Amino acid sequence: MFVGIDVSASRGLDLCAIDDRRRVSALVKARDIEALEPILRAMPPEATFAVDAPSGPSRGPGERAAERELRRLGVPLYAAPASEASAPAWMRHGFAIYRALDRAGHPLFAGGEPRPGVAIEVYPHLSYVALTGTRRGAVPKLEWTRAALRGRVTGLGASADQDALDAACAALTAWHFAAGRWVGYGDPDEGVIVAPQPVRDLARAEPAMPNQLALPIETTALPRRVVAPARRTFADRVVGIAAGIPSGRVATYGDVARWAGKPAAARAVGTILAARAWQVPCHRVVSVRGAPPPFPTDAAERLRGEGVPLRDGRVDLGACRWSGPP
DNA sequence: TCCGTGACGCGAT
DNA sequence: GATCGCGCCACGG
Repeated sequence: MFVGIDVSASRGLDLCAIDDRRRVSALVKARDIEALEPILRAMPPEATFAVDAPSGPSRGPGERAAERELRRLGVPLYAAPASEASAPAWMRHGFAIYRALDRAGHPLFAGGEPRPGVAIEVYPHLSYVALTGTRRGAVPKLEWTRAALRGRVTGLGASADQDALDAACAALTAWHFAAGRWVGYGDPDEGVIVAPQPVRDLARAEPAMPNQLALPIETTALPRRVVAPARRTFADRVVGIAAGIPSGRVATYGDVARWAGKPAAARAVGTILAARAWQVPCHRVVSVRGAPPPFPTDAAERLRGEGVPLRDGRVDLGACRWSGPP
């Protein structure tokens, strides 16, 4: 039995249990942890639990290693604060669930050999990406997640809402964990985030596919961890994307950062382009306000020559913003 | 390893 | 709108 729990402060707790053939055997909404605890106690001792919430506060001053690793992989997520008191309500509910699970004989997995009956921390969004090898893109979330679970979990029913799907995704991640097809991110001392083994094509999907997790994934000894990207760096991807901007179109620094897998790295895109200006038509990367870059100094002329309309020295983003790599 | 530095972006004023 | 403050993040010394 594999049990996923989705945590929300306002919408309650969703629990989904699947059997070893990944069929849904229970789908429960619990108002609060008091309502959930008897259900947890009724589960078999060998059941594996997966909870969509941090297992505890961060130990150090900054974010946890797991959050740092995933952010570097372009999968940003909630950051557990340094103390429980400063955590948002849904996180405190999550902490309480781990404690309830521990009381029920399901301790938190903290590295080492996986064994039945433990609780693991999961992040459904990461699991969806790992399972499908794609990012959501413009697809509505409900549709994307339902498609990701189709064929992988049966018996969900068409009426399952987003919270139920996320609980099912957590349960599926627990199934992968028990089957040995999983990766872990982070430091066992402060919490490991478990995800299904990413599909093999992820590393090959590079470069510049905005809907791909375009980073190499590799598993090693326990706890299985992602190792540093070995092939293409962020800077390489930025250059590849910038080089692909068609004549007559522009992209913003933020666009390029997003397509390169790091939505918050717009500033770094500027740094990278400045250093490699000779490699790419970097005059086609402009600020979100439409301002052309300072170099080359004739960027505005070049853009005009390519048919990009400029007004008051700024390009009309609405007219010529590139929609991204195919 | 650590720290300062930007061709950024966003929300507040 | 314009400007400012602050968070962001890859790089290089």
